[in-house]
Amino acid sequence: MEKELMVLDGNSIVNRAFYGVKPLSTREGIPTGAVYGFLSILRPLLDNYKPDALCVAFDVHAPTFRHEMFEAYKGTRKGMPEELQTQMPILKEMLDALNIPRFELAGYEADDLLGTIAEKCAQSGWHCAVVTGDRDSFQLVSDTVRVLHVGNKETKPYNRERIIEEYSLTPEQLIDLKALMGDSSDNIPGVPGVGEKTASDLMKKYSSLDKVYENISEVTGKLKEKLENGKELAYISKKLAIIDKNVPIEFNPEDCIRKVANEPVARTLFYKLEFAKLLDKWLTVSKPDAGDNLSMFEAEETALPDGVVRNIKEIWRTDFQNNRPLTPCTADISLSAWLLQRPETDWDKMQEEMKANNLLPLFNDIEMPLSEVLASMEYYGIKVDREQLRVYGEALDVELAAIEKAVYESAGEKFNIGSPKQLGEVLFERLQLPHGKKNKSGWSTDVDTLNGLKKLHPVVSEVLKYRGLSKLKSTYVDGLFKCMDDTDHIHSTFQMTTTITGRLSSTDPNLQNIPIRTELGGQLRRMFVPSKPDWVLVDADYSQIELRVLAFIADDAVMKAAFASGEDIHAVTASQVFNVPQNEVTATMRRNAKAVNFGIVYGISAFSLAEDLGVSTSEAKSYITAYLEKYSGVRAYMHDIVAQARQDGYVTTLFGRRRYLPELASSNFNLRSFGERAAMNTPIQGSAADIIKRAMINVYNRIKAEKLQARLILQVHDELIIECPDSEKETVAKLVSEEMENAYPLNPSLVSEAHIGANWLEAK
DNA sequence: AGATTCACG
DNA sequence: ACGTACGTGAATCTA
Repeated sequence: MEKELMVLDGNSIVNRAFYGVKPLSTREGIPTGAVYGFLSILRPLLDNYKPDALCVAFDVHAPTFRHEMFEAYKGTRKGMPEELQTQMPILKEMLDALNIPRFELAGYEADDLLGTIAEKCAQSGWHCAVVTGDRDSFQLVSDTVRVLHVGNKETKPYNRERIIEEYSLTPEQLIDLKALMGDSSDNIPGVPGVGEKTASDLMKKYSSLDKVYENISEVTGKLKEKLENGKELAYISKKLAIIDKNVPIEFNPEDCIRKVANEPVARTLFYKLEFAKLLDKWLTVSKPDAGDNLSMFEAEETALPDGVVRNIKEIWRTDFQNNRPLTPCTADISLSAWLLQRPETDWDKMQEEMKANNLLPLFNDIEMPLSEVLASMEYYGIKVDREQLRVYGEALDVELAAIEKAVYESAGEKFNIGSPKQLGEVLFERLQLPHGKKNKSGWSTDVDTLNGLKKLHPVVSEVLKYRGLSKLKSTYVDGLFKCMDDTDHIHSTFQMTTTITGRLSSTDPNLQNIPIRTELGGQLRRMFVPSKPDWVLVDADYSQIELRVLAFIADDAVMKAAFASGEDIHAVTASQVFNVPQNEVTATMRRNAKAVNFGIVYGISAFSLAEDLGVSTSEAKSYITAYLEKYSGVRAYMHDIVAQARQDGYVTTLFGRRRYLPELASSNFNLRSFGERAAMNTPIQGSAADIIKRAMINVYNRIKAEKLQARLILQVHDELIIECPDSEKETVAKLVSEEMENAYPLNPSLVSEAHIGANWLEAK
């Protein structure tokens, strides 16, 4: 086996690191995020690829030979932000301490160093792995050189075959491709008017830049003109695009064979930067001596009892993973900062401020305990039936191919259906269909617009079908596959600090927007199954929680009575608004009343309600007026809450969560109106979020107290999903409904209903 | 990187 | 007279 040297494109990786991680700094305020991110990217690379040798190449800020050749080269590139610039010397110090050799040379770019290093490796009989975040280095790939491309989510290895698979071109051909298409980020001009698609087609057909021009007589029309005019630029571009493999440096891969770190120096630096968590992963001796200052560890996310901790949920999740007791912790600075809606600072300060703002109960009784609940939910994850999902995805593909064909036939030409721009051209120019709304880039082609055009041309329905199916395939089928682990589980991350109303959000993947509204989309929920045989899913959701919260905080007697009657709330509303007895409410009346109910919660306008219902603005206005006549408590609430918000500058939820509303003071009408709607909506949406969070904590604790095997695995705003052994299902269904209903003594009371099933769809 | 579109509550 | 409902996240195209 040949030995392999790993060389990092230092600037590219540090950039990824800087923009990829949250800004981090020591307690003294030295920014460290980029260095932290760099080490976090490098560690798994070393563990996964186990290179025999390692080094890093850096750009040096000086004009390169490319600038001399072409003035505009890299003209569009902005300099490094100061926050990053100050970290470069620290990063280099860190590399030196870790005994990782680094190379830099004025007048050459990192790419050229990478090329030269790769070349020298080849000459010495070594393999080389080039680690970079941009795709410029793909031309270096050969039988002995591979590129590890660091993306936002994963690092992908590219060998020759992979390049050919992705580009249908060899690594060498990528140079000519770039010569034709140019590269806006490097200001390589390319042939004006030739983009990626055309350049790629030309390369596939003629195989090289020279051949394109040799056979220029075969090319016709505008393209020929563009190529002829752009010939000189194409050849200049080629020279700019070629990576120099003969940079004058002394380099021998043997000199980069991995060495252990300079332990004392590195350790001091880790302490200085407060990288407590990384210490373990980089140095062999990690226990601090008795004389060490333990407080150095506090700023970072390490698990010390009650230190100032950031993102305790992550620590607890790893505690669950490692099957060890949870790290003691009673405070988390990221949560405090979020509740206070300002940047993280000294902890003690935030504690005091939370106290002053009456946020401590929210913090201590809801957010902190919830961190543990979410950590466990993330740890367990939810199981997906891989085989069923595959079959479903294949069916979508078959259908998509057929629809694609139908669209082309019906439209009379091939085009990219996924491109709103091209679709707009086909519909509104070639087919002369009437256009509706405009957006920033042209005429809108969204569902509402297309629905209006369905009757005018058969292609429209086909396009709508195509859109629907490709969404299911790419976002859900492909998206879920990407997130499945080797036991077919998906572990979403529940973000605690991203929303302004207090809701959770879910990422990587988002499990809070799995389709349900269409039949076909809803089938996806069949793929979500219990993790063990003889287990079931229990799904419980609140009935109309937001309207109930509204009735409560507005203290509206009529709406409370409506809920108390146990009747269908939308039907009751219809009877109120349209002034008919309940048994005379028609389906249309109910539908309209339902839309008004929703609209009220959002801070309604007659115009939008009209849009939604397809009635005139004046008709919509009459609904709203009638509604507010009947529900006079709601009317008073909407008025008072805006006045209060204007006075205080913020609104609060049931549990004192705040949203500041500077928009209310704006002189801009739109912004101010937005502020008013937010003032009306936030206490409703936010209080509902507070309530279900309490329910989650109580469900979690009761499951523990009753020693059940059941576990909470998902939350979708007004819905909780639990998995449990079949033998526990009745107990769990009762438990979860009870805890949801008792989470807060609301009037009208909270109602939750639980269902049991073999998958998510059945349990709904 | 920003815009567009669309999935959910 | 203004411009048009609250809160999210992901994939894709365009520049």
